[in-house]
Amino acid sequence: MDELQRDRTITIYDIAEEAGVSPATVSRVLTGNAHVRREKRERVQELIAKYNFVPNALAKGLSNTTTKSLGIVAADIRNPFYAAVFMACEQAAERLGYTVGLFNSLGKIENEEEQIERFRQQKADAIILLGGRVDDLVTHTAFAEHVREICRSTPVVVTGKLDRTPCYNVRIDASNAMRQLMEHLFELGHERIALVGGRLDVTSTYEKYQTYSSMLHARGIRESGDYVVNGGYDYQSGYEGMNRLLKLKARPTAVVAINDFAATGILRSVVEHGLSIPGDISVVSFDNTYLSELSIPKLTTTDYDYDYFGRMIAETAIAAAEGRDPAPETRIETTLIVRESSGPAPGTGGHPSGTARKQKRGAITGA
Amino acid sequence: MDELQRDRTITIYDIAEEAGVSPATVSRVLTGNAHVRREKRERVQELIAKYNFVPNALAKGLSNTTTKSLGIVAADIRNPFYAAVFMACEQAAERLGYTVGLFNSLGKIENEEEQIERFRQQKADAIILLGGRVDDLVTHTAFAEHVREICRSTPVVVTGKLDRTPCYNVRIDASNAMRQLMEHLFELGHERIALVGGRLDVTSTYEKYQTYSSMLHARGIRESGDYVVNGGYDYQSGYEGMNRLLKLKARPTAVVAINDFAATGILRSVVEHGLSIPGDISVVSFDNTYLSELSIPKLTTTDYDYDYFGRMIAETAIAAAEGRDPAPETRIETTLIVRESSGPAPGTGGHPSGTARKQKRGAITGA
DNA sequence: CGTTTGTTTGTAACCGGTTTCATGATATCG
DNA sequence: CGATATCATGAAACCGGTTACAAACAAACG
Repeated sequence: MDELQRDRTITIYDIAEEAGVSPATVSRVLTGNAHVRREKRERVQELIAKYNFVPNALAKGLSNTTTKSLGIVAADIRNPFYAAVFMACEQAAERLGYTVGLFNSLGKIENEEEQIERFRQQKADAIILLGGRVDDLVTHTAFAEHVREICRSTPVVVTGKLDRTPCYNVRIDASNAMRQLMEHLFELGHERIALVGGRLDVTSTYEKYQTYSSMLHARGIRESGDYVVNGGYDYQSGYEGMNRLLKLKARPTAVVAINDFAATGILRSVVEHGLSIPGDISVVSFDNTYLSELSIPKLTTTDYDYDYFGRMIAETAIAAAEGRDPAPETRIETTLIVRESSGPAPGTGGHPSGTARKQKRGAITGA
Repeated sequence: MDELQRDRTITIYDIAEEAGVSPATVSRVLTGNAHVRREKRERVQELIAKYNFVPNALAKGLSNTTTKSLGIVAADIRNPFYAAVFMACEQAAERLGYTVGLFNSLGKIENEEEQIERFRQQKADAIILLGGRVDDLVTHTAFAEHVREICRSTPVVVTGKLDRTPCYNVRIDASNAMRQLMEHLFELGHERIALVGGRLDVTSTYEKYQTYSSMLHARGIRESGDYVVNGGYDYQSGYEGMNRLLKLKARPTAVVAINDFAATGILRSVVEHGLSIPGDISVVSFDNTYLSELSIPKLTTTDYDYDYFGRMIAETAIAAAEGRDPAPETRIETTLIVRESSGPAPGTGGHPSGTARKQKRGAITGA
């Protein structure tokens, strides 16, 4: 780093002076929303190119009321689900001429509040909350209060459900996703179906559980408390949850994982117990992140059209920011993707049962 | 959304008026870098709390020369490697009082340039390029030229190698990482070692290849062109590359994947060929993303201390932004993490060879 | 040719902070 | 007690854009 000397920033005043026009005229050329005599316009444009001039977005934002930027607070961008949503969201925003700021809250509520505050200072035109505390059913009163406060100055879009706040809402139809998985399992003859991972105080998880429960009932299957193993949303939760399930006398023949992460933990547990998937146990999950393609066997899971999801979030935020009046609630449809991790329940149909049955390519077996 | 009515933004002038002081005094209270009589200070602070006032960061940035923000352009945040680096980087920046903006270039050079331009407009105090085109050995002349241009106004930190530009550089010691993997494989008795994935025009990949090559030579092992299968950095590349390798008469006993993603593709290919890992083939890779813990078997890989990595990037950027003069180049050390995917070369040592040997828990076998 | 309409342009105010400068009030010191 | 240093504060300029307003000018019309 020899010459740390940075260039002096150049402004419309510099351009104006050299072009022999007023700053207002340069501004008119930049925004393009007023007439400027062709000759002058071209002179200005030449100078802009010559000096590689870029208008100062701060000044612009200060003068206009809008910054064309969105603030996004994500729970954890390392989670491929959020990464995919964020990405789609960012790309959509970008197409609409908006930039995004990102902050990872790591699920800590102080972080979320602090960062929301930051975005407010930065005059983000809207704020987007991806997962995190907004998802809590029993919303911290203080947090909801804070969000409500923010809403008074800036539109807020959440992917969870934040009751009693004027937030816009774009979310997965979790209930329907669960329905699809359950129907799939029913068709394969499963009745002993477990649910692994997730906390019931998170809205989407609660919705999933509700549907799980009611569908079992509708089929006349007794719901066993042992089969619902709550926990977190990570590998470890899946792994430990499944270990617990495999200690049961009547172990389940199918497991619904709360997400792909948990599913991979479940896979691990099953393999370590010397069982086969889907020969002995079927595993299905939510989200269709790339984990479901990478794991062995590939996971049966529910997909969401992330591009659409992200686009709806961004468009809702931007519409609200621009004073148009977007739908307060948008539900994202889900699609069942059947891969290798689900198969007929052992002992049903014409298949040789259990580990002995012919395996699909890529099915895995314990040692 | 009943009452879309947003609050009027309140300013230091409002505060000043109600407190019966001048705006300058309010500003002094805010910045805290000048004396204000205690009585007035408290009055102002009360009002700030009362109105939930936050200073407008745009005005602040316009007035100061700094915005306390960093612009980060990542190749693809969905890649867990970048996600981890970004995250660490963001957290470190946050601790130092900086915010980050993020943009995914998807490796497209136009996107990168456009976004860099955006950050320049937004007066980001520094710009960080994570992967992407900066990694190209044969740097596009036009792109380098553009970056050089940016450097004239804003510090730029890159994780690749961008020759002939005044960029700061923080990167993995790829060469050493490869050395560790190779030594590990040598110790296990492997000689027929393949390299799968990656493009040689990417600096880090080139460095890895160089080390691979020279270490084989040093051991007196003839390097076979068949064993170097370049491609991309994803699952597919690993899968296809491995399929190709398994068609060889003398197939390798160990494979070095260019990253964890590629490794999972390799795993898949091996399993589909009915071979066992590490019984028949050892697989090792780079990055130690969570994929290496999730996959079955768990991957032997090289770790980087992401927190440190991210911190160095952020600190370098911020130091440069603040006119201190950080080291122009920082290398991140690597650590070998041995897990389940690597084992003794078949036919060596006292182990029963090949698929017949006793397998570790969690080792996988094809059908 | 006077009037009307429409185009061009510059001046100046404004967005919301920070900071220099000048001034007045206090405190410290020989 | 007067001189000097320190504290406290407001007025005003500045950061770099946008835009309302007014004025100058040209073209079109009857």
